[in-house]
Formats: sequence, structure tokens, C-alpha cells
Amino acid sequence: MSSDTPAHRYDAALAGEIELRWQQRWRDDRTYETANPTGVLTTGHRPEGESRKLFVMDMFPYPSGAGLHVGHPLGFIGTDVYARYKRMTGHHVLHTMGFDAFGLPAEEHARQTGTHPRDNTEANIATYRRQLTRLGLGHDPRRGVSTTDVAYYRWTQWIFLQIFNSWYDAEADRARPIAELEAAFADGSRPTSDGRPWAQLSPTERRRLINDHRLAYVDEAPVNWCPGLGTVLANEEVTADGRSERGNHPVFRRPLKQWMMRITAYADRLIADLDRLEWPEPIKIMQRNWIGRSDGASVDFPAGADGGAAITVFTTRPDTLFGATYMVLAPEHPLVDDLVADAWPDGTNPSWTGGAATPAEAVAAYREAAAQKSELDRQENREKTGVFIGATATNPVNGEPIPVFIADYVLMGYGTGAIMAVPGQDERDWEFAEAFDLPIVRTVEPPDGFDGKAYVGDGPAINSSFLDGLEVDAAKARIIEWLEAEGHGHGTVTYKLRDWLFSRQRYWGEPFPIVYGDDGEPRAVPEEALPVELPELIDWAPRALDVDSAPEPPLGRAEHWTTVELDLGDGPRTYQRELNTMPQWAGSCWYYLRYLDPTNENEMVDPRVEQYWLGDPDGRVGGVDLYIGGVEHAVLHLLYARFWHKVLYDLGHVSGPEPFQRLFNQGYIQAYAYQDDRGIYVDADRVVERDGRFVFGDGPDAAEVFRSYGKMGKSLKNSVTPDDMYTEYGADTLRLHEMFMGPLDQDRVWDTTAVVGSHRLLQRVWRNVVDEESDAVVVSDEPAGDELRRLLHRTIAEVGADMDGLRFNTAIAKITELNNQLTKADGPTPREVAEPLVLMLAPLVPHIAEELWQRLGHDESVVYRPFPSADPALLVDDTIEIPVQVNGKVRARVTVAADADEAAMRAAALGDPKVAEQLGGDEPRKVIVVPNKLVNVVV
RNA sequence: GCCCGGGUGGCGGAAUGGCAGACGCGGCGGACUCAAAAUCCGCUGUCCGAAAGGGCGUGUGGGUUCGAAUCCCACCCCGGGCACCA
Repeated sequence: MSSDTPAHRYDAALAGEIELRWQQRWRDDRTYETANPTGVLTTGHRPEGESRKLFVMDMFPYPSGAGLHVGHPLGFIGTDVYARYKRMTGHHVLHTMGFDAFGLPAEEHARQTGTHPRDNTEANIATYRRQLTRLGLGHDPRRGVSTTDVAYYRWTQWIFLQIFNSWYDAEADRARPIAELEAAFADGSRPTSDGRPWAQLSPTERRRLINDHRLAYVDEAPVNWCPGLGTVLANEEVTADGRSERGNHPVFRRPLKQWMMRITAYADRLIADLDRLEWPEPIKIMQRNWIGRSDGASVDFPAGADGGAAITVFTTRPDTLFGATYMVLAPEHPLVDDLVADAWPDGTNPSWTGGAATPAEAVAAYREAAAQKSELDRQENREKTGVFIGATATNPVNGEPIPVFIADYVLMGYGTGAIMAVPGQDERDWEFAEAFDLPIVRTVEPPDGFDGKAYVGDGPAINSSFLDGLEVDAAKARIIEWLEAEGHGHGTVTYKLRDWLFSRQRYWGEPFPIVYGDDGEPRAVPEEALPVELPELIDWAPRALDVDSAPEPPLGRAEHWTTVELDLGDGPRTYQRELNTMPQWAGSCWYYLRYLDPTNENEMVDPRVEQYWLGDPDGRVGGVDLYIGGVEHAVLHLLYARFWHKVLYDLGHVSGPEPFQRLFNQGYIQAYAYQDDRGIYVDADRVVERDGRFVFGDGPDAAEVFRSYGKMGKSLKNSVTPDDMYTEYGADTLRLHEMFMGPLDQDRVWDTTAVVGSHRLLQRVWRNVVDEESDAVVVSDEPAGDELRRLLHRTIAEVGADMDGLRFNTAIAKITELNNQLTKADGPTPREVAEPLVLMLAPLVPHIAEELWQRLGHDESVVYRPFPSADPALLVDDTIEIPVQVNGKVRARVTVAADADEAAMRAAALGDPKVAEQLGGDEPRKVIVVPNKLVNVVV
């Protein structure tokens, strides 16, 4: 520090000293520990008198090895400011932070750094804790669980067992304990699948029957096999072009035996309850689309030589049945082999045969070609292809025989894998019909002037016998009645949502509490045997695998762990453990519940504690009061967590049907990156701007570089870390700046040069309270002037409203205006203004606020001081200045009494010389007076 | 292609039917300094003008209104999601 800088200026060094001192004080005083109403954690803060509970939560981070950059804490700071504001307005606030540390990101990082995932994870968590503490986040440190803690994943396993031990009762529309299903089979009130009495089934048969109904079940189904990661993946983890979301490795569909969760049973409730949530509409839309409910009908088309087989299709347009002129099956549809004809029927259109001598050859060749196509080919080249299989089916509505094709535009994974093709009303069918010269029958009258091909809109039915004249909706209802009456089909619903693939062939995850006996059927580990601890493994990494290999769970290498002796009710026996682990989403499905009661060894959460923090006194759906996180979890975490919560709700373990009442998506902070003329990224912090060009380096080596922007990180060489900001300005400045940059839900570009503005504000605030030279407090106990007092109360009112609405950027702007007023004024700051100013700043910049509050003569922490309240009498002025418009353009300003009536305002406006000049002696045609706002004179 | 979100000074943004550009960054000028940094003060949408003042101005074009960044219609551009889902 040079000699002429004031000795007690608020700079980075002073900020750092203040921040570390107050962080220590908060730890010593246990300032942020929040009391539960009952149970283990009843110590901690609890507001006196009437208070409302408020549970504010962030999406917890994966503690990656790279540590934090300034983009990470945006949401964390947002929840912290909000939580602090709410504490000051008398709320009982629960706010903490844990770590989502199992799963691919942690494991991939450990793999790259050659360390064991547990060591790596623990080191990373320590780094994150240090960085988050340094930011001054007011978290209850007792509640910060990690999903990798044995004491935590013990309950993840417990929840898995709840799901495993339940089934979905479609009639009651809820999950029920599996024992109730067993009882229903046993007493005959529910028939077994093959009709044999329960008593006649062997123990293994019974187990199989029951296992088929569980909400968590093992199934052999086509899954996403990713050899690059050595594991299978959920649909949600695979990108549209068939690659893994993490690592971008190719993914292959292949049938494998895997754990599944019956999320599809909840599809309708997951859609319906969205209406009760205060979530951003785009997220709700994404969830609705992902679940993809379609209402329609299932229709049987008799087919095969004797007409004995039937092709069942799903259609959303049963009203167009009279226009179905051919059918298409997915190439891998199981009926194809039954239906394929021995020879081409006489007169077969040569373009239908694919040039093959027989239908069987054509089918084989087409399947071969389809299997060769990559996902990318399918997307880029959408020419309709297919072959005739030599067979016909009968349209049930008119008895017409129609040809059956296979084509890859029909997907086995949706509906029934077969469609009725109605080219008149479907664009894809039209294209296929044109390519294969198939008949086209319109069954909906297109509007006059329609010159397109397929018409997919509304209109009266035509060429459809008894449906003619009906609008689409009426025709659908009518034809479904007919199908049901005639036994040709029925109304039905399908979903895009698939059951959730729940097993991974990875080491770093929760082991399943499942074992297998001699019959190969999965059985639950008894509750009292939990936790099933993850065995220590030296060789834990997945093997590098090729496409044709099978997944190989690393837990299979834990020789002493893979078998276990248990008594499951029929004497001690040896069982084989399940070797897969749970996906990374498991732990994050329920962490908000464990925050409530993190040390409870007897229960997942004490029901009274759960009811207190997640129940809603206003009769809303309940759950976490405010949940802030990125939009990237729209259909992953947020859907899975809702599903688990609903299962727990059905089984009576939680009190409400939804986990997150209100969701808010914070934006992302991105940063400029710079590439040289070879396209290589250069260190962004060594680039300077000169006359609109960007230059890297200095002296003779300086070279022009080109600006782009993207996520902060090593690859773009554009990271700025919180530590950089602490050194230069302090944590309060960083917090303030991140909140000031723009609306919390908006993406923004980081600009380090702009941070100084927030630092200057704090410096000026400091100077308005403390003398920089002497370090003495310089506030005055004289009353504030009338104008300043009014500004203060207006600011209080506006800042409070902004904080409630998470509009921190405008709250800061208003505080700045008030402070600028103090800076401009002669003489010391009145205490009457200084104290509320410090209190208003406290949620945003808690350290400097604590320090100033103490220097203003207060012993107690600012954290639980009441937020200032505005005197309503001071929010209205005696006189106001209003603009006067002439033809909508502002031409003058006049001062009138605040309660001036229309006539007085009109007179004041027309009496203004500038307005008179504009009028040029003419009478105005019309004068619009908006009381308290403005006057508009129309000439 | 379909569905969301967005387009305002050199930059981040404010104003959601009533004074466009609050607040901040950057820039320019000044004070302090031997000097620089830091700090402080003033100016800063754009065009015409010495000034007073005036014209223009919220992606483009139209509309509703006394009055539109804000509401309506059409289009353009940017970002995101889904994508042959029957």
C-alpha cells in the first residue's frame, strides 16, 4: 500500500480480514444452525413468536476436481441472499448444502487422475466446502450430507427396498405394499396370470409372479449399451444422435437383463400434478413432452393366411380409419416372420419388392440394411424406404384388404410397433404412399384453397360412411364406440416415457440391497442388514470394451463380497449379491428429505420433522419452498425425484405428493474465449482489446486473436475462479457483483473489468459510515432531512419487494441510488439512514454488514435483525412533478399537489408556457388526465 | 419441421400501457499526484445546432390506442428443447 492511500480504506485486504473474522464468529456462535421442531436437531436458531417455515434449497453440486469457477455459485448466492432476507423478515429458514458425489462424473475424474474415487471425492468435497465457506454462504453445517456417506446411502438402499417391495394398483391408482398383492393372490381375490391357484404354485413360481409386479424389477429389454463408459445408460442420458450425454461415446441398443423402475405407472400423475407446481412453464412443457401422453385407440386388423392373426396398431386418429390404405410394421416386429408370404402375389408392384425374389429375402435384406444405418443416417436421410412382405390385412371398418409393409419410419419402441397408414391425413404416410404408388383417400375435408398434400387439421369427415360430416373429435368418439361395440379395438393411451433403466456397471455407486438364490430370482436383503457397504476395490475401473462385449460390473472383482450368507426366512443359505450399482440419480432423488433429519439413525426422516418442513400451511401442494438450479435437469433429476417422492407418498413415508413446490432456474455464466489464427485457444486473461480488435501478448509477439464465448473451463482457457476475486476484491464484492449482473434467471457473460463497480459501491458505503483516515465512525445522530428520509423509505419499500421477487439486480440499483445520495450530501450520514442501509445490504454482503453494524454500536449479529420497514406515510409526497405530453410527446413538466384533481392538473398543464406555445392559440381537441401520472394534450 | 425463451446506447441491463436508457462497466474531461495506479467530481443514445432548442430512436413491416419497448398480426435474427412418437 502506498503512503498516500488512506489507512482505513475498504479494499481487498480489509475485506478479506473482515470476512474471515466474521466467518469464524459465525462458526463459533453457530449462527446458521436451524432448529428442528422435534427429534435430534432441536438446537439452533428458531424465531421467537409466530413464524413461518421456509425451506430454501440449491441443486447440490458434483464435487469435481476442477473446483469452482465464478459461474458455479450464481444460484448458491441467490438462495443465500433470499434465505438471509427471509430470516430478517421473521421466517424460520432451513438452508444447507450437500454433495452429489456418486456416479459417472466423480468416477471419470478419478479415472483420469488415477486416484481412488473415495479419496478423490473426499478431497474434492473438502475443496468445495472451503470455497463455499469463503463465500459466506449461511448454511447449517450439520445438515450437509454427501450421497456417498454410508449413513446416507443406507437410506438410499432403504428407499430402493420400499420401491422393490411395492406394486402399482391401477384401480386405486397408487403404489401399495407387495404383501397386499401376495395376500390378494393367496385368497383368490386376484387371479394369477395363468389362472392357476396360488396354492399350486411353487415358491419360485410365486416369487416370479410377484417379481413381475414390483415397481423395481429385472427385465431383459433393449437398453443403451455404452462400451466407452463400460455401462448401460438411461434414455435420458443418451443424446438425440445416439451418444452418451457424458463423454460423448457411441451408444448401442442391445437386449440385456437390467434393473428397471416402473415410472410409467406414474405417467398420468406426473403430468397432472405439474399443474399444482410453481415451476417455470418451459420446464413443465419439457416434462409433459418427455412423458408424451397420446390419447387414441388400439385397433386390430385381421391378417395372415387364415385371418387368425391380428396386427394391433395404435393411432391417435381412429377417425381416419376409412382412409387406411396400407399398413406398416417396424422391421423387427415379431409378427413379420409369421406373416411374410412364401411368394410375391400376382401383380405385385415391382417397386415394392426391393428387387428380391421372395418376400422373405426382401425382408431379410431390408432388415440388414436398416441395422447398418446409424442414428445419424436416419436423421439426415429421411427418404421413405420399405418393402412389401407379400401379405395383406383387412381394414375392419370396411373389410378392404390392404398391403402390409415393413419400413424403418415405424419404430418398435413406440405404440405397438405397427401403424395403419392414412396418407390423406398424415405427412409421413403421404410420402411413403407417393414413393410406393399406394392409394390415397382423404377422410377429412380440407378447407377451400388447401393445396398441400396430407391434411392434418380439423374438418368434417368425408368418404367415411357413418362418420361423414362429423368434426374430428366427434368422429373419434363415434369410431371408438363402434370399435368397442364390434370388438375390433378400444380407446387407449400411450406414452413416450419408458420405464427407468436403473442399473449401471460401475463401481462408484450405491450397491443394490439385493441378492440372488439358486432360482436366479432377486430377493431383498433384510432391512436390518443395511447398509450393504460398497466393498473396497483396488481395481475398480471399468475395462475398455468393444462393441460386441457385454457389460462387466467391477463389483464382480470383490471376491469376498460377492457371496453372502443370509437367512431370508427359510434358513441360512448362501446368496449371490447383485453386482450392478445404482445410477447417479439415485442419491439426488431424496437428499432434500435427509437435509431435514441428517443424523437420524432409526428413520429416513422423522415424520413430524418432514411434516413441519415440507407441509404447506396454505394448502398448496407442499415440498421445498424454493428450489434453485440449472435447467439441464428438466427431465432427469426433476422427473426421477418426483417419481420417488410419489412412491414414498403412496406408501405413507412423506406427507405430500410433490417434493418441490417452487422451482427457479438460474441462468448460466459464460465467458469470452479467444482463439489465434490457427484456432488454438489462448489464455483469456492475457488478451486486451485495442480499437475493437483483440490482441494476445505484448511487444513484438503480440498477435490478433478472435473472440467467441462459451462455458468457463480449461478447454477454452477462460476460467475465472472465486479465489481470483477474493484476492482482488473480497467475497462480498463477488457476491454483490454476481447478483447485480442481471436477472437471476438469465444467462450472462462474465466480464472481470465490471466487478470494480460493485467494489466501489461497498467502498462508498464504508466511507459513508467510517472515516478512511482515522477509522472512526462518522455517522450523525441528527435527524435526516425530509427529502432524504422519504428517499430512504421509498428505497426500503422497493428493495423489500425486489428481494421477495428475487430481483436482486434492481434491489442493488436502488440501494446504490440511496447511497449515492448520501455521498453527494454535505456532512455526515444520519444514523437514521445508515442503520437501515446496512440492514438492507446484509442479505447481499453479510460480512461488511456485520462489521458496520457492530461499528454502529450493536453487539448482536445482523443475521436475525428485522429487515427495515417503510413508513407508508413517507411513501407519498405532497407535490409531484408530472410530465405534460402534446400529442403523446413530452413537452413540459409541471408541479402539482399530489392529491390534485383532474381539473387542477388540466389547468396546470394548459397554463404552462411551453404547452401554450405548442398549442399556438388553438383550443386543444381533447385533454387526457391520468391522476398522479401525466397529462396528454391532443391538438 | 414443431414447441419454448429472447432481440433496448460501445457493453451488462432498467422501465410490462403513461418522462425510454434507472444502476453499473467502458469512454471523454477535470481534481489529487513529480508521475502512474487507486480514489473523487462532471459529461456520455444518435443526428442537426455555437447555444437555446429540435429531429430520430427499443430487430423489420403493419395494426389497436389520446399515448406502445410493453398489447395484436405478419416476418427476420439469436439461444434452448424435441424430432419419422403414428
